Amino acid sequence: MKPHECSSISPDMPTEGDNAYDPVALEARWQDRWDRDRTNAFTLDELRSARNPFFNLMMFPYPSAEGLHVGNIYAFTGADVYGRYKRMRGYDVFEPIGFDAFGIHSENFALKTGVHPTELIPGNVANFRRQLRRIGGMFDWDHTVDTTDPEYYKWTQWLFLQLYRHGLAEQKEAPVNWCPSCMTVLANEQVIVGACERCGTGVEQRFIRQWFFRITEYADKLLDNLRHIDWSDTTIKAQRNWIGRSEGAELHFPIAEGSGAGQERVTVFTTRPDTIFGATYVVLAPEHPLVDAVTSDACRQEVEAYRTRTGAMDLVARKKIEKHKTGVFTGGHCVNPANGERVPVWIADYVLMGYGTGAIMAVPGHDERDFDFAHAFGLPIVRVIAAPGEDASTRLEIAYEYPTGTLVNSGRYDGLDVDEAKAAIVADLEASGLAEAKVTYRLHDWCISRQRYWGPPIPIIHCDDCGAVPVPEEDLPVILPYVEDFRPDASGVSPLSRVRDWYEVACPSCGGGATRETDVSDTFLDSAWYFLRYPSTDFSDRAFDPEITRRWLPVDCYIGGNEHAVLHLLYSRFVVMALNDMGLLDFEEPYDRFRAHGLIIREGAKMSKSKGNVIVPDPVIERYGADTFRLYLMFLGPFVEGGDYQDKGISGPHGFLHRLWESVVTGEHGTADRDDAAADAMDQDVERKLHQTIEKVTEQVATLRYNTAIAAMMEYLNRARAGGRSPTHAEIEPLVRMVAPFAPHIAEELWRRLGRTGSIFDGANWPPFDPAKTAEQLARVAVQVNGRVRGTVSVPVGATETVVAAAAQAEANVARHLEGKEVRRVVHIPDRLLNFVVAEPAAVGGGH
RNA sequence: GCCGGGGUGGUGAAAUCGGUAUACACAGGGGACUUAAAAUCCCCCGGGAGCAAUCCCAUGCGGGUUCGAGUCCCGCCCCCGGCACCA
Repeated sequence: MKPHECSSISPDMPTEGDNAYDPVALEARWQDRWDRDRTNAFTLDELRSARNPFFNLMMFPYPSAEGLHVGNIYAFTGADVYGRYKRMRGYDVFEPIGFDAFGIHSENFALKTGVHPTELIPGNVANFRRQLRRIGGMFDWDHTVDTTDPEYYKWTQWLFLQLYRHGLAEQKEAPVNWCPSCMTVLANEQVIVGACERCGTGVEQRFIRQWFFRITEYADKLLDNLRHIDWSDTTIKAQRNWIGRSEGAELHFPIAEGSGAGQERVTVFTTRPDTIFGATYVVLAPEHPLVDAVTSDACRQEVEAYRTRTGAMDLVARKKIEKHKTGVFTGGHCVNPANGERVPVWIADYVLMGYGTGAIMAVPGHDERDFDFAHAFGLPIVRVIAAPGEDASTRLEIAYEYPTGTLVNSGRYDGLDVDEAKAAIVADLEASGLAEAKVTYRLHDWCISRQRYWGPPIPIIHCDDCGAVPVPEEDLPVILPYVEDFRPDASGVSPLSRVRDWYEVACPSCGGGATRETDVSDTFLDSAWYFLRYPSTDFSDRAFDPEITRRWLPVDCYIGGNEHAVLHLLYSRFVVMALNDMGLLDFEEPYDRFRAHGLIIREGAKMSKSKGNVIVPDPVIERYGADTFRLYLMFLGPFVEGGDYQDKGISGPHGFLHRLWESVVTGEHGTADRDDAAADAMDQDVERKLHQTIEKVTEQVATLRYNTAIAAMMEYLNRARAGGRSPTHAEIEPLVRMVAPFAPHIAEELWRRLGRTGSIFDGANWPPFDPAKTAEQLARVAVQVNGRVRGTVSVPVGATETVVAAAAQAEANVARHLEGKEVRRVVHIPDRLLNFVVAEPAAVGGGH
């Protein structure tokens, strides 16, 4: 470009005197320089005026005491490579990072070590900042977020109030895992086989009033939008399954006897109304409100015992562990609305109160769970669907669950196929008030209440006269008070309610005595909107600035782990949809593009603290440098699939960077070599390889196939140095540019030593390629005889079948295989392959 | 059990609109340069047979489609991740 504009190296940026590659010193120097020059930071004006904004987001980490995990580094590096690539394509890339520092882990850690989270978190954050800086991420340190900072959670609380105001937050009774010994609520992960992980006491279910967000209102939109957002397939599938829309019908089974007879009816949800003639019994969840009404006196004692037993079970065991079917007969019966038959009513814990209506019609002939249950308790099994070749009397060895077939044993519906029958049966029952077509979702409302200490207080005040009153926005934040010992005590009340002057407060509505909500909110709420905050951290009077938000959002690219495929991603989509409906955002989806990265393992095994096989990043960086570490992480497998970190493998990428350094610094052309025409007269083969490499790397980096992009760069450098030759300036400079996203420090240094000034990341410095120069003159065509390779021929690109065939037949080995055979057919794939399909010649009578 | 993703050399892995399987790298072996070491450069490296040319076998297993299958179809086995007995 302007080679002579400035060829001197600034005095505060000394070039290494001995020309040795010293990554540790070099990286520290460039990190200082990036800070000093504000290379990666935006001012408010720059955010306002960016011409080509690109919001490159990665999932912010939880700042643990152990320091940055390689899993984090892997994810951040992959995202950073992409951000740097986009920057080199001319985008204004905003790449912020923050800290998701509330939550159960800090609380547990505090209980174990006695260090209060308030004291613990700043040190952890400082250590994370140091490590994040050290790996060479392009982070804008002027726009970070810490969810535990009142300046941040003020707006988390504000968000709660907006949702509340629009009817999307409500209180409902819901079960929690309760440890009677610790007197505290446990998360599912704290329950180990039905017992409290800390004290081993059996866990109970308790029902308490909690705050929920009505995410189910958005179920259809959350599902429908999946059709047009650019996300990893696996993530879309996970969300689709999680939302779990199912179309079916609610059917009513009138109670036949007992106290409820005549007035009450059991309503079941089914996706298979066509199988109703096979419904030989009904099962209620043990908690179902009609259990009392159907239960006969003779059975009451046993029913009560069973209910107590399931009630004592924790939520995890109830949902996961139970394999063999248990249940008891209530003594009551319902009437099957299709055929008027009396069917027995059972209760069983495989029916969950939280899904559908909490009651099912059991069709053992066509549902495996019902089949198992019927077998265990000797209940009748009737076939009502027949596959081709079967009829009404074909024996059912296992439940026939296929979604197609013809109805049998179903009265006047016999002979209809499954889909016709569904519609006909629902329509007929609907006419007599015994059914309604219905859609249900697996998704439930989002419970955001946490009966804990380390989280943002939910901004609600409870008043005896006015009920739940939102804290006025001007009173935000509701500061989380410092509680020295936040452990639950014998009183059983929340730790926050023990802070009298915080807990007791005047009602904002009537001024009377009132108390604060003592639940704090779920950490998923903190992370459901953090990306909105990043570009607006310069504002303390609004959560996100409308103008800045219009310019920078939605997020252009989001990279993160698939462990958040469902909850975090779904919750943040919900929050954005709700804010959009409130008119506070003008888009419906937070992330235009999402890519899930893979997991890394070490030497074939999962890393864990207990196995002592975690990779500690600092020593690796000290030995090889961050550039090598980054390059190796991106090389060891496809980014979206993860890979196996083998300690010895790092020497490959390290050697590559060494050779690259050497090619620029101590090669024949050294730093003094400028754009000199003679020196740059490029070897034709090397030049072709260069353009092919740029083409390949450009395509692969853009699609996150980093491992093969790196392999292509290695191949190119090998070619350019083959036989001990020294690459010219023109041969090596484009490689420095391509390496830059992966190894930014060495790239900056080599860029400078190649005579450039300024940062390689300032400006659209990604190398272009010339398609005309990628073209090969000759093609190596494989020659097959009957599909087996018998030789290869070199022919001009685009050679016709005739030309290739002639060349092929001239090959001795090919000729040998064709000899005495009759060529029946020739398959020619230009520039790739020629296949002679041959056979023994038809006997013409000559013989011997 | 269900859902999702995978099984390719000694190892991490390439190659998927069906077209020369094993790119790149690690480990291993041999050589050049060097007083030596490091670094660098060159050569070999799936299995079997053969002096060689060459041939046969090989992408988890068994079938199938095709001129041709790691890739597509059917039926299995194993590993990893997630979860919700979802009616």
